[in-house]
Amino acid sequence: MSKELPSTYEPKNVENAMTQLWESGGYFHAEPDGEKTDSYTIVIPPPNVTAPLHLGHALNNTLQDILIRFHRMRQFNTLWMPGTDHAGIATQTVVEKRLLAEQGKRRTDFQREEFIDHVRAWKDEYEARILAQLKAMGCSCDWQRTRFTMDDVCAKAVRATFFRLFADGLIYRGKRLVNWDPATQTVLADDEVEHETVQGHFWYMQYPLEKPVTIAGQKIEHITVATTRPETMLGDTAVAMNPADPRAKDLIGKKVLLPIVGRKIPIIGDDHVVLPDTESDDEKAKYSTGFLKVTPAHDPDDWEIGQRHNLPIINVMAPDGTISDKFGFTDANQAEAEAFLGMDRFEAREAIIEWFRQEKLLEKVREYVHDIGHSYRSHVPIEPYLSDQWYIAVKKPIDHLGEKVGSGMIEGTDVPVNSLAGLALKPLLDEKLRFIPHRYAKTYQNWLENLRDWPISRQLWWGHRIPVWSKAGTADSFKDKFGNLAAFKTVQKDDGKTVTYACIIPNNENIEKKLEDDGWKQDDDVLDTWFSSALWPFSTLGWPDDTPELKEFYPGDVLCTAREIITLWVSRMVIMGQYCVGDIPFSDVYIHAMIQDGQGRKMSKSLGNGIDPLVAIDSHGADAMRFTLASMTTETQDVRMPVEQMTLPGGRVANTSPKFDIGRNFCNKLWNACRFAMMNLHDIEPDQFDAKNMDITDKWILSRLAETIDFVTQSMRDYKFSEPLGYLYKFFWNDLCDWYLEWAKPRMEEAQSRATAQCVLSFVLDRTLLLLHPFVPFITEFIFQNLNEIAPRRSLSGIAEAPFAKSITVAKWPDSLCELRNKDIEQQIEAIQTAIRTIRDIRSKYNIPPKKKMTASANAPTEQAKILTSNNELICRMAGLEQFTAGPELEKPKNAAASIVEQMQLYLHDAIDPAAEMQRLTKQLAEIEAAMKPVQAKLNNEKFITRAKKEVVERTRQKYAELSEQLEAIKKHVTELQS
RNA sequence: GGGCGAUUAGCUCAGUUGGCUAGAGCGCCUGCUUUACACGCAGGAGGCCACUGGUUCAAGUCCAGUAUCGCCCA
Repeated sequence: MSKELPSTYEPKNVENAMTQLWESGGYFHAEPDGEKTDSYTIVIPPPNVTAPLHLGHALNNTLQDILIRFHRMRQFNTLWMPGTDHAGIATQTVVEKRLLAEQGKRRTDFQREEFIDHVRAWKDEYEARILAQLKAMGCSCDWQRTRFTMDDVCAKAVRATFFRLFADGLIYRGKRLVNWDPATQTVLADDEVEHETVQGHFWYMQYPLEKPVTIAGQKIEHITVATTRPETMLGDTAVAMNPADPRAKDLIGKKVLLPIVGRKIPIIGDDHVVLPDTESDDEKAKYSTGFLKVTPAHDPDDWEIGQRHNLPIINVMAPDGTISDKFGFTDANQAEAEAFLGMDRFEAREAIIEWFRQEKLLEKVREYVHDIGHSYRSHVPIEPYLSDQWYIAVKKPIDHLGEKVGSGMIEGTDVPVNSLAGLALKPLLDEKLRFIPHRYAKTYQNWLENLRDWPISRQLWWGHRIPVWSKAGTADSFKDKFGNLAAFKTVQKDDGKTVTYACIIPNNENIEKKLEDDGWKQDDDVLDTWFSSALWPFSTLGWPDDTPELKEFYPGDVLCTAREIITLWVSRMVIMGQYCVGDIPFSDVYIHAMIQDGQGRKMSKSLGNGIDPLVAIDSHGADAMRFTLASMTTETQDVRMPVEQMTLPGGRVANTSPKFDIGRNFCNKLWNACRFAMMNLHDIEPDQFDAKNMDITDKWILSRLAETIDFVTQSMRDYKFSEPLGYLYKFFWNDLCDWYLEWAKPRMEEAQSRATAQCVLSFVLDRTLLLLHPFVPFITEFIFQNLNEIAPRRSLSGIAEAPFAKSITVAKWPDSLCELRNKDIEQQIEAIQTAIRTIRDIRSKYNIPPKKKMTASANAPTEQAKILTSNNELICRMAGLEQFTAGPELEKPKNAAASIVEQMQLYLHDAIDPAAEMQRLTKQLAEIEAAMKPVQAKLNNEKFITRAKKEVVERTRQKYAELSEQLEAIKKHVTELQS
């Protein structure tokens, strides 16, 4: 380490050197020490290996690192568990796209294993990139423990959990309408569906009645249904109308002849149908015909109606969204219907409309704006699709948990206490699980209360393969063979045949083999990604094995994430933590803001308005990026980050943000202030320090520091980020640099004051670096290392300790110095600063050259005058004066410019410019008069005097008196000037 | 459709339990090569706190409504 800081701050050099130092020092590794109470754990929300990290991740991980470094310095046994998520559908999709683009091959052109190898190669590439990004940001993760959701340790946890759920009867196979993505051909969970508003149409189509009906003397030959999805009519199995409809008694029970198909379908009565009402404000009622086509296989509402009326379910589509007669559409035998087979669903829509138009059965078309679910991955519209899937029963009571958590419903809900949903809901209601900011608790609660069974199978190749083997028949001969190592379940399928499912405890490949040898077949599908993500807080610690890590670091302390993750993840982590380990995985959930661009839009690839953290690091430095991100983190839910293109050092042009200037400027200032300080610390002699030799500025900066330590410590414990940083910014820049250092400069010149100033400066610098370290780790460590070389001992003997540490990462967080707080000294310095500012103001207004030495005096109350006089060198130094005096009865000298502030009148001697003086005084007069108005109004208001708090009234009176005095003084000066 | 949030200086944001003349950074204007820092120093200008009504002695702050924007969930 060099003895003096390089003259310019080069973030890259600092970052590289410190990354090395940290790696070789092993400071981020945590080992169980058997003491649970002093552990602090965060598991990283594992980033998807689909793509490199974006700025949202940078924010997310910066905040986690701040919490982690803060607690590590507070001497907790601190573990930040890193890793990545395999992100099933997302990763498989990008790899499929890549293979198609590069090799012109589709997934199905490969063997399953072959294809997975390709995905694994992608994963290896991106995992490495992501981990490198995290390191570049300064994340102090325990890299030795890095996990991946599909590695062996995590896979074992997945198998163990699945087995447990299976054995508890919580996993079942069901035929339901699912959210089907025809593009990726897999099912999606409800929360993987994005609702988008689209401009669509309502098509009014006529269905002929089997026999005409006469209602109120009017012969009716057809009824009209309105739909946004004409193509599904091929699968209609009824037409529904509201029983309250006046026409109902004549129509319910009659039949219509479904056009194209020729299927005879009944008219049924169901409350779900909206009654037509042309007067209504409700669009649905206003434009309703009163008849609803019912397609149970292609619409969730229709599915419900179908269930209520026992309607046939006719699926007219293949999994790829084309019209097909292979999946239930068995009566597609008329030529007219056959013509639509093989068409894509949107193509079929157009064709069917055209058919109705030709047949004069299309009554009208109306524009209609409505919401349609889209796949969050492929962005194509979701097809409600009938399919066999594995489900987890989330509201089913789990008998053996009854003893521990009780039974019955959670009050005001239909959620049993001992169900999976209940396990997650109860801790919130019991206030064991806390959201910060608190408002997000509602999102969590709402979601759990309305939770539906969780479909967990995905028709993918990339993921944890479902550990279920099946075979036709009851398999009685196998059921008792493997004891607790296997669980069996025999069910009867729709076609009446019997099938038995078997689930095996992990690490029993021999049993799996026996089953397979006997003709059992493993399920082809994989588990929903969230299944393994939900286990992350404990799978990473070795669960289901009872590891020392699990004992020490579970439950963790906080999950730090964005709000869209609350339902996807947080809730599932709590469910599984409770169910598997018997405790919630964290007590706090910190939800941070979402980063938008300068126009309030979400950052996205398609808009091209994203910022790569590595680019920000190149353009401004990692510390600068972290500083800016943390300084923007308040409790608001969105933050805006103007995006601008910039040319990077290497010549590349990329998106970054001028916002990062804030952090860069700060780091530069920090660097230079420390450089200056260290230029003056070579001959520091800590043993020479004697508190009695401290001057007012020493006591003042220590008092300011003491307050800063307390404020920063407390606000960080409260998950504040912008607040402590703002406070540190002010302390460091305004107090330390602008005032203390400037006052210290002349003191450094004189032997007797130099020693004390050196000691105080080194101590204050040491504490400041520690306080800043969680926010800007690289630069603070670099300077700390240099400081260790130049001034290894920085305690102020007798008053404050600064224990030595070989790395700032493990240095002890500053203790409170509340005994060094000194309000009196702070007030004195404030008065001195006010005097200086006032004189500077006059100088500036009069265009007095900065170097011209002036004389000034002040009229001030006795006490204050004493303070000003006894510290006149401080004032002279900073206001460019050669002489300064103050007294209670001082008169304004002739030819002096005057200014009034608080109880002081400042006179700058021999500054003659009557015009400028008049202008200034007049302005000040107006300001004071304006200020007096509301004060006077209050005091004239009797109700204020009687009803406001005594202190407030007293304060207002004082204010009035003070302002009156100021007013008088100014008036006097004005008169003098005029004469 | 349900929920949440935002609206304060040209821009990005603070503003505690209502109470001194509403703050910061950037940008802008003026002046400074004060040998730590021009990524800097000193000074300055700039605000019907979205709108309407209410509660109160007192509202940027509390309540109700309106408008605009955004997010989450269905």
